[in-house]
Amino acid sequence: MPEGTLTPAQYEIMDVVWQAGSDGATVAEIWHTISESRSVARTTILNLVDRLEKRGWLNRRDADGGVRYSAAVSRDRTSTALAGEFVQQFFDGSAANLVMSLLGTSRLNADEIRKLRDILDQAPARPGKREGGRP
Amino acid sequence: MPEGTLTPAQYEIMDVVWQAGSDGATVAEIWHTISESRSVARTTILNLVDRLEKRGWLNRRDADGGVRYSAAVSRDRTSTALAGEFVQQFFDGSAANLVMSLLGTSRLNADEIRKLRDILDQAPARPGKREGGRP
DNA sequence: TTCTATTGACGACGCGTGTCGTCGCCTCGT
DNA sequence: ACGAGGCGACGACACGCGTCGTCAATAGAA
Repeated sequence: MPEGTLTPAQYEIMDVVWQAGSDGATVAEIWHTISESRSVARTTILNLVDRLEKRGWLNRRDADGGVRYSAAVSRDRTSTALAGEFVQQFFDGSAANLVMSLLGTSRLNADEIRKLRDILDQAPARPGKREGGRP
Repeated sequence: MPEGTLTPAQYEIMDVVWQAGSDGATVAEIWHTISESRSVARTTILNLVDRLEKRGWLNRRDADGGVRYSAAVSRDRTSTALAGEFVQQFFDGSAANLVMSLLGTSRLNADEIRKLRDILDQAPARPGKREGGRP
């Protein structure tokens, strides 16, 4: 639902919430998790979470032991949407172009190439449009 | 050389400059091009270009008929770098994951899949680490 | 009950960004 | 020679974002 790109700090929050699963996480939990990698004030996290919730990225839920926030959009959906926009913007909408660009960089080694080939082999060659949807 | 991600407005500028090739473009040209898609003041473009130059994204060159700006980094290099960061951030550094995520979306249709296969077939299965460097 | 610590809400500051206006300089036509 | 218009430099303003401090409320300990 919410559009616009996530900034690094916002993504950092979403990351923790996503990891927490559908139960969500409290601000304190998010704060502690993030504090393991960098030093930040509690109110900073609080504010970030607050704005994220106001924009529809997080769902607020009152539960025992404080307010819990859960992700409004799954990480998969977000990544896919972002990937789509990204590929559109920088690679003319062609994922093949992206892969081509990544060839020759260390990012795409032999192992990755093999994985990719496997994926494509399993992909619907002539797509009957997989309906993977959750009803 | 310059790091940090390009904002949409900045990318809009770079896009025009990249299109202009190695000769670069004047601010007036950039302005006119961008004005075709949206309305913006001349000084806005000027300022954007100015800041971009100060950060090393654009090279300034005095030529006949005014100052010309050319891209300091090629579009390919930029795209590749961005793609790397992007894949790192959202797909654990695995391009295969990205492609997998794109599967099932309209972004990756049968045609794209075939293109991808061709690319991978031509790719060095076991690369002796191509030294693509320009001596 | 009273004190203390935790939690959430809110405001504030600094900075980068997009947007624009104004100024000074140069050039060209008359 | 002189005025007008184009061009670049610079400053200003609003806004979002990351960051934090302070305040009120609430819950737990004394």
